[in-house]
Amino acid sequence: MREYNITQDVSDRYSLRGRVFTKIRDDILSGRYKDNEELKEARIGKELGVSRTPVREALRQLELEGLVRIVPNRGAFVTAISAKDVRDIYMIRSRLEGLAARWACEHISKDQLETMEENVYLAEFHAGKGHMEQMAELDNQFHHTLYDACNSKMLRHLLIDYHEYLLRVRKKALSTIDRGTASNKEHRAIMEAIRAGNADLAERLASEHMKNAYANMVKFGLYDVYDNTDGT
Amino acid sequence: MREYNITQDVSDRYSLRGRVFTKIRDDILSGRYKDNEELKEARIGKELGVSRTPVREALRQLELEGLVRIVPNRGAFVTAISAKDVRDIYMIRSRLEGLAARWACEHISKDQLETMEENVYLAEFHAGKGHMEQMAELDNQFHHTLYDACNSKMLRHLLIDYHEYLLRVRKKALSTIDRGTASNKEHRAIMEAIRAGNADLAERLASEHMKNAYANMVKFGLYDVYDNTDGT
DNA sequence: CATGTTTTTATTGTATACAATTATACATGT
DNA sequence: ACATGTATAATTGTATACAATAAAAACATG
Repeated sequence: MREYNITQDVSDRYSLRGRVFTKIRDDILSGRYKDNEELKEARIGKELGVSRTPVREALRQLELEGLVRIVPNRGAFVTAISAKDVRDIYMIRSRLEGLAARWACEHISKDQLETMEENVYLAEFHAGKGHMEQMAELDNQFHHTLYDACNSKMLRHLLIDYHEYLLRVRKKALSTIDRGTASNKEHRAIMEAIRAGNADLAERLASEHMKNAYANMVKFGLYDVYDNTDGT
Repeated sequence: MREYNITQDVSDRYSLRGRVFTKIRDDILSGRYKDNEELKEARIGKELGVSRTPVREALRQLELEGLVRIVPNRGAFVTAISAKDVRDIYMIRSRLEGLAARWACEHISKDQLETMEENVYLAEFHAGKGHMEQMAELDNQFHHTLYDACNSKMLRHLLIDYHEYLLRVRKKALSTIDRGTASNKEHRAIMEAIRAGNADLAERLASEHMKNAYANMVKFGLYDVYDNTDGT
């Protein structure tokens, strides 16, 4: 049987539904829509030049993502992401990245480990040169490799979701050289713990790594999130 | 503004889409459909006496839940849940319940704490009498109270998803009196750690609690999962 | 003027029609 | 026999029509 790309997930960018889904999600995450704003199928369809059908499907999916709340027979309403939500996601990710690192200790393949090593070495080079785009890309790759290496469909799915989520919210992750270098040192330590099969250490390091990433983001105010100081 | 029940989430049981969604999900989780089986919109619609539209929407949602894989222009295919997936979910939950307990230490309200205490006392009573249905219900309630008390929309959403997921997969959670009693003792310990505001302890206890629940389930073979010994 | 009731309008929910895409069956040439 | 091309059928993707529901407006009544 043919194999299809699991990573692609929902956002098949070439169907109308996929494009509508992505568009609405980005509009919500970028703050174009306010919290609790009503999303009318007809208006969005007209705006994007499509019929209501793909819009409806996209809205139903966004509900599952938690970005939209659907009230039967009434409509779809934006559930915006707050600064607190971002913080929560980072803390959730810190636990789950830790778990992924733990599992990777047992399940990582030779190829995956090599990919990680290569990543860390390359990142060191680019950090020295101040190549920020490459650093960001390598950071993504490192984490994706970890998600693959943990050998868990469920955990991988979850982590990729959150990872993409945050990519859209924050402006630039590793935009300071300092953090880029520090981050890569942490990557190296995680990799080495995995290589050594030290699950407890790997979990702890990966968890700390995520907390540090959050602390850095806060320190430099690197996020787009409009402050809904809601008492959710 | 009127408040709508967040817990209800997607499965508004009174729209066709909601019912179709629930039906297909249950059919997948109960093993009626085999792994990789194709789910044709027309057939399902005919079987349930509805048109393709609500079926399509339901399938798109199930894709987000990870139970269905949609290949553009080809169709929807079942992604069955394996015994390993169940194990993974328990481990993921162990981390996240721990986090919920940690956050509950800071955010739990007087009412919620009281609800928990009541729950634990009641469960003790029913455990003594061997009332298994009540025990199961109280177990659900305890965890839901914890999810509310952690004061995180994101974490709550995630944990409820997994909780429901597992409810459908396993036959009976607390079906042995022994586990019921032990489980409730753990609930009490978690509650007391939260009351004392001891975040580290609460996180550790809640995490252990979930691991124990899993160990018990395995010990008694209490799950429906058909063994797809797939090398995912 | 406030309040309750009816009518109208707007919007979502579902079914269906048609277009686009993919799979299948069969023929043809090598 | 096997690969390749072509016609046909099956299936999904999208648009639209109509039904059900809820909101808004208009109206009546005390």
